[in-house]
Amino acid sequence: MNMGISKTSNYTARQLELAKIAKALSHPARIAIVQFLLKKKTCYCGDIVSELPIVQSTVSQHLKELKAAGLIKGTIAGTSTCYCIDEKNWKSSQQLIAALFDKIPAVKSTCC
Amino acid sequence: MNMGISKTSNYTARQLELAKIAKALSHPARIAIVQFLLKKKTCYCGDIVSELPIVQSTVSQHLKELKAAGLIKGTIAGTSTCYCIDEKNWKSSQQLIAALFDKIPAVKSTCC
DNA sequence: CATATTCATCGCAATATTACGATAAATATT
DNA sequence: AATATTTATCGTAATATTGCGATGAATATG
Repeated sequence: MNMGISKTSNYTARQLELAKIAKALSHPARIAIVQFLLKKKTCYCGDIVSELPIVQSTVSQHLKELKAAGLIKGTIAGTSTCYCIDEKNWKSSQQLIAALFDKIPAVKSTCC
Repeated sequence: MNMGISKTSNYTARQLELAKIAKALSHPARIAIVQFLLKKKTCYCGDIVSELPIVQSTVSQHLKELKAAGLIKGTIAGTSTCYCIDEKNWKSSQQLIAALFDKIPAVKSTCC
């Protein structure tokens, strides 16, 4: 049907950005990857592969998505690629998300 | 192929929970919905429908997903349903996410 | 130069997501 | 009781995601 109509313009830039970040983190493998990168500071794709229960090509795909969302960076180093958290974007993402979650109402809801 | 193997057990409960929250927020419509609920405190499905560029059945589906993830609650009130943020789960989600984002390394990465 | 290593990409299959319209279910209104 | 209102669910179509193996591309090593 017409499911594919991405009504992108109907949402604010902030909403789209938040959804993009959330989507990047919406798979446990990608959560595991960023946690690993946060712990290790930098590492190669192979290090992640040996850490996760999925094969190399799938890990590479997940890395691509995290990179597309801006959460991580990758630089080629010889035959391998060194990945790390994109600290600048990580911080701005942190703030965007924090701003959303901070808006919890002081007043209790009347119905639920 | 064998794509559907959900290797759930290979990830920690925390990783799975984080991914679940992120997934619930991975669509701009659902971001818009929670923002609306945060602002309005409580409201009916119809209020959300008239706020968003999508039809009622789709909004209902998004609400179902947010509810399944535990981020919102809904109570039936006559013919309509009153939705609101699940404050308890909202706060615990906030903490889980904050804990992830707080782990930004003090040391700069050497490669990227 | 030949081979090895490492990662990205392609091709494909299975499943999930998203959207809509139609309809059901439940309560409210006349 | 009949009709209206409101939301949930069903059915279906289009597209996206996830996974794997195979292969390509690039640099490193022998």
